[in-house]
Amino acid sequence: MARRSAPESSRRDELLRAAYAVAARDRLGGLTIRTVAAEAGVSPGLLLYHFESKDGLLVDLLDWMLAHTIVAGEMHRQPPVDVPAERWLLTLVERDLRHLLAQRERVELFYDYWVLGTRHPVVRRLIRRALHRYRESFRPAALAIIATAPGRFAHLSADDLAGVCAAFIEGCATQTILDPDRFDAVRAMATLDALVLDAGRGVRFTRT
Amino acid sequence: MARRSAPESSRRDELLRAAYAVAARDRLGGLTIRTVAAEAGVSPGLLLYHFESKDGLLVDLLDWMLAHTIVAGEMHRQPPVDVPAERWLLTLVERDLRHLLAQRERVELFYDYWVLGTRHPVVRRLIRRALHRYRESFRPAALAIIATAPGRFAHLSADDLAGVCAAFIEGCATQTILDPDRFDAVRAMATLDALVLDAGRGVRFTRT
DNA sequence: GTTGACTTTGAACGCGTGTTCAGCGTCATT
DNA sequence: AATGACGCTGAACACGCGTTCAAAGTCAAC
Repeated sequence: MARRSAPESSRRDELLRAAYAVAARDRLGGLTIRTVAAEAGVSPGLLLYHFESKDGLLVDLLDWMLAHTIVAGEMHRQPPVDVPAERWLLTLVERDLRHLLAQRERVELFYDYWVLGTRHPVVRRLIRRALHRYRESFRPAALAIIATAPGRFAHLSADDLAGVCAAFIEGCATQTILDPDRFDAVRAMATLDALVLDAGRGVRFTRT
Repeated sequence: MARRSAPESSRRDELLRAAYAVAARDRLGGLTIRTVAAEAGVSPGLLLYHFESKDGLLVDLLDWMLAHTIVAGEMHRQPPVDVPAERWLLTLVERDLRHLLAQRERVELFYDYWVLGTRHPVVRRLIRRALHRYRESFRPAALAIIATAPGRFAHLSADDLAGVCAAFIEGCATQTILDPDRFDAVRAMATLDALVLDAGRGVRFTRT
């Protein structure tokens, strides 16, 4: 992806890995200069030598996470072969949903940042951009759907359709994290399937 | 927890109102014993006289919010008159979505609690229950849909359908809060409309 | 007027935080 | 050998936090 600083200081990267290890374990609330320093086996001062402040460390960590995470949305997706456009889009949604559910800690961490971003402009900008890129990954399939039935989506764009996909996935993620016993994302996926595909011919995504 | 039933101490309620005022303005990160005391024009010690700890205050505040908020999902909804079941459910979803978007601070505050709940069992239980009640509010309409087309939703329940509605709304809320310029929840609603209603006959919810 | 239980105060304590900084290696260059 | 830039240390500082508590205030009952 986008590496930004030419000489990737190995020390910086090592510290970022330690910071991520702490954040993945104890979330942002447990991430302090001292815990990260301890994780890296290093003195606290060193962290402020390489990052100008804790704030800078947080931003750089988010940046690092966004760069080192294939957000699933970013994988290139092959155009359809024979399947109808709706099925293509639903398949993408399902893949992302599974991907998100498989890395719960990371998702929870992103929500920490999301909340932080509500008050922190730089963090907000980063998350905003990541979410935008995420939505964009649905555009090709969304365009295909709209091309299929132009009248049905009058006044609506592929962006709108992509937004719905992202909303569904995010909403499934929040509910799964909060209440995994009562909310089953896979069944929700199957329900969406049945809702969108006309005259359901059975259910596709019922696998556990 | 604390005593809650007996006589609603007016002082307690006054302090909770002050706490909510602070939280609505500065979120949970800005809510401290001292800021709440200042907001109420009272000494810090008094807060720990009426609430056994800050933790207790946070829990009681959430409890208070959940009790004093008509979560929109909780309004009784009249059964359908003439409209098809899908339209009924979509109308409910739209109403809740508008309701949520209209009180952004409160929603952001709930997300603060949601994140807190990830580490705090009591908070988690409260939010979980609220979300469950929220989902339940969609059940009647969801049942009607399933009754309409039993084959289409084989192996799926009204709970699943309700979960999809909640997921969509929550996802729209998170995206709107993060990026209101790029994500338009009303257009997303219209898109869902077009997606679900077979052979769209035009778009309903395009009003800004 | 005195008592005594309930409210309220606000200074103080302990703790953890982000941050600073004087000093200590280390080591390529001179 | 001397230099000096760089990486790194960890004790120390200031600050804000939740919490405590002795003291003061309030007021109905006696």
